[in-house]
Amino acid sequence: MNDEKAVSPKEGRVARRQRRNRAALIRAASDVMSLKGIDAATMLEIAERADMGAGTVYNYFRSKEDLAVAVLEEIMQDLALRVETAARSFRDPAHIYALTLLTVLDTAATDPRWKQLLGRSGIVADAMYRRIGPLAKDLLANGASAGRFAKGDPSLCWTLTTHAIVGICLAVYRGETSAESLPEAAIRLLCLAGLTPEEARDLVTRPRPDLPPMRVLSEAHPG
Amino acid sequence: MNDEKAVSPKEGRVARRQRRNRAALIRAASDVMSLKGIDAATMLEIAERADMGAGTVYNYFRSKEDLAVAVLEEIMQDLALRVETAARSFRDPAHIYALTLLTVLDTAATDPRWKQLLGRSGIVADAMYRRIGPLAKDLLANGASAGRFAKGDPSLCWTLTTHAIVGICLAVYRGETSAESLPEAAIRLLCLAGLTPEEARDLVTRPRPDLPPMRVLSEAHPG
DNA sequence: CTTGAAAGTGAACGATATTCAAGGTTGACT
DNA sequence: AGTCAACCTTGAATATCGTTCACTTTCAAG
Repeated sequence: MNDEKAVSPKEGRVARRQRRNRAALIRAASDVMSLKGIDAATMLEIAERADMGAGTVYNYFRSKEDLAVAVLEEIMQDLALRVETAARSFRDPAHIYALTLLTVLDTAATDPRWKQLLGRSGIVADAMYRRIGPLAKDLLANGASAGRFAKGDPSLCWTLTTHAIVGICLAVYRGETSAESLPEAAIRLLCLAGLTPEEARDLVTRPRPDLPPMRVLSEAHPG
Repeated sequence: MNDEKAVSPKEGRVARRQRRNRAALIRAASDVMSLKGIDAATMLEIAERADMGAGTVYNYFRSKEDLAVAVLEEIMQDLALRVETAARSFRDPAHIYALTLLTVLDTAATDPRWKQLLGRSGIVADAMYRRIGPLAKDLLANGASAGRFAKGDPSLCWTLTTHAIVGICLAVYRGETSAESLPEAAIRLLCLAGLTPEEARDLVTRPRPDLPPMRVLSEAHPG
């Protein structure tokens, strides 16, 4: 069963089409869902925008919920990658963690896709937990060893943090809170991680490096 | 337009029936929704359990979502009242706030109704924000004046906190986190409010007074 | 007792996530 | 090249609710 020659230097046409279809679906879903909201988006519209039959979607995702999760995970993954890249030159885990919080908060309040997506706050927080979690938990653990953060369960801390982030972003989009207060939110979340308010404020007010551009998912002008 | 005699010492039979109907609906919805989850609960089942026609529900609530909100607000209101009562003898706002956090966390992890309800984490956090918020924000503001908490926007702090609470409770119900870690969650949320970890740990480990019994909403054995 | 307005009813409607039977496509194997 | 089983794609059909509405019942004021 071990072919010497061509195990899969070229994956077959099918595999390639599947990869393209899956990507097209996620992009289509991202477009429609961030325009109308996850619930209001219909599978038919998504399928048509991805140029495939309605039933085909179910070869790629078990349900509409699954598709939404995939969209969110894509967004979060991209964000995690960009933050990691931007922070590559920093040494202090707490500093990088602060940068991560600020970036997520800013992006959420800026990227128009988030507005509608946040309607399903549970899914958003989950995706954030899973895709940004590895980076965040790592920083929390290292920061704790370095005496910067309080000791304690990084998973617990990150669970609290993701949901809190989603909550404050929701409040901003609803106009219950101004975007000006996002830095204060970051400070409080750093305190939650075990920093003193002074340390937290210091980290939050430092200049921030530019983020690499986001991997474009949604087409600017369809058609 | 001022009737001397009987403005409404006895509200009419209609008004009384409406009050009963509304309560019956909320109880029925609470039962069904906390058994099957908000989404899986059907309006028909709720209406039947409240012993009324399907259409009648819409005389009381504009939509299923509205009904769910009413259920959650009822639960949160009761919780706020019970905490407020139990804490009546305490003086330190930070102490009462700690008690509030612990109580909400414990209740959420104990009361079986929460399990399914948490599926709609956004609505739960909203209801908690609105019904427990007045108490919590008051404590935060007083505690800040007393030098116990950090200065800052209590609304912001409470928004972060409600969503974080919901998040950690979800994690507990999913088995991603043990209920043992709820006190640590409380400590971290107190740090978020501006306490030092030492102060927070002290408050969390103090003995807690008994809560008054919860106002029974769901009938133990229907039929 | 009459009566008009408000409350109650449940069958019918519309929307839509999901399924499925039928018909293509692919590529390994002769 | 030809065959074929496995897998993909399709879009019409299905099942399931949330919500509406034309109609009936109830109530209390006159």
